[in-house]
Amino acid sequence: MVDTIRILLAEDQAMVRGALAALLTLEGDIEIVAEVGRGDEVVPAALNAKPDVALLDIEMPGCDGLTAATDLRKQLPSCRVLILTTFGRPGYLRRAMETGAVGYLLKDAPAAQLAEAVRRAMAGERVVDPALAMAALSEGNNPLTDREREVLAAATDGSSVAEIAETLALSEGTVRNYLSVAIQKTGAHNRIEAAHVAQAKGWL
Amino acid sequence: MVDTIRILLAEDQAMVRGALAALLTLEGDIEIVAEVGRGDEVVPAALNAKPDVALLDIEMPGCDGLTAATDLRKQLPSCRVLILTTFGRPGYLRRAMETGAVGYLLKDAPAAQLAEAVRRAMAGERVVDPALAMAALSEGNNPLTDREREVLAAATDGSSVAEIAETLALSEGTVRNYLSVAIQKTGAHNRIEAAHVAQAKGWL
DNA sequence: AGTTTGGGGTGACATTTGTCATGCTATCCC
DNA sequence: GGGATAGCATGACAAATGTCACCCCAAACT
Repeated sequence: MVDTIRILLAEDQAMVRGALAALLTLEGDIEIVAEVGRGDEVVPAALNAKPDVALLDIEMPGCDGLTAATDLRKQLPSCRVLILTTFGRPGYLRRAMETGAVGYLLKDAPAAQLAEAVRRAMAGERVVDPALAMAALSEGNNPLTDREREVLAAATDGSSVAEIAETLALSEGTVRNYLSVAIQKTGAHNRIEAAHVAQAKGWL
Repeated sequence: MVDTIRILLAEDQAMVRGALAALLTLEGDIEIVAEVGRGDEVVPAALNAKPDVALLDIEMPGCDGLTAATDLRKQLPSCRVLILTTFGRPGYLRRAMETGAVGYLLKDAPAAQLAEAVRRAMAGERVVDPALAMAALSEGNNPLTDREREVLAAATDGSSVAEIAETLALSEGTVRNYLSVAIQKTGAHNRIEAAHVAQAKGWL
């Protein structure tokens, strides 16, 4: 028997994780050597199981998949990282590439593409949806400064300016100012629309 | 060979759909007879394939899974409906039960539970997570009136009062009033928080 | 050194938002 | 019929929000 491809699977929804494992196990040349449901379990599990490819969701409890990917690249450089996510947000893709991930897959893509992507990653190829790659390039970089992002993120749940100012230790005027700038940079009319736009582009 | 359980699978993310299909197909007594990726394809596909059990996601393009479940119950009463979703929102569960669904599964649950749930649904049992059922009961009904829901839903994307008033053909004062009531009923401090609370409880 | 640039920070002012008192209609219940 | 209840609708008023002109400081040119 030829070498099987050893995979670590990180995905927070247990049923989806199990289903993906079933899907990959159907392929003869692929073997799941570790399964985790939290971002902060990725690196320990990987150091233990020594996978060839790590398949990471982005939105997970513990820590997000992009952060996990960064750590994983440092601690186990031999392991290729594939991001598998619901969100085709250009900002996510950009950050994924910056972490050294070799591929970025959408859960919207056909199931057959998954095993295919794993094999291509193993062969040293990059695996990115062309349309999404174009979008990421045409979009330019995240125009929000750190402070602006922080403030906008704190505003998404409907917090008042006073509450945001409290948690970030700023004056209310300052918070309003950052929100105002964020609103302009996103082309929105108020903080909520701004937060939605920023979310959609992966700027938060 | 004993009768296999014939399943229709409705889930919008193709990769997840394929993975779930793989998972169920591993069970000897289960057979996927139809797969769809949109809510409005559920009934046509079911009429064609005559499944024993329909496994429906809630959030899908076309029409949502709960609406699809209602139609399906009417047009093919022999088919048991199982809802499979990410969201443990009490309001969703309540509505699911009102449509005549026999079960409500969370994607957070272990993968092994899926085939189990299908068999129990086939045997005429109801399949609901006990903790979630309790939450749904203790929560009481959706306190929002139709108008309040409409207005709150229109506010989620950050629309201004003027825009909402425009689209719903109301005066601005009226829109403000509904929002105010919705804010009180949800126990929130502003429309955004209200929208989040309502979302979380499945009231929208 | 001088100057331009960009991020961080602030308070004053007009606009928008949330609350409240009020009126109208339909329905349910003696 | 008369009264109570509930949803829909509106405008007036106080509070929160968004915009603007402005200051400070550090890094990057010239």
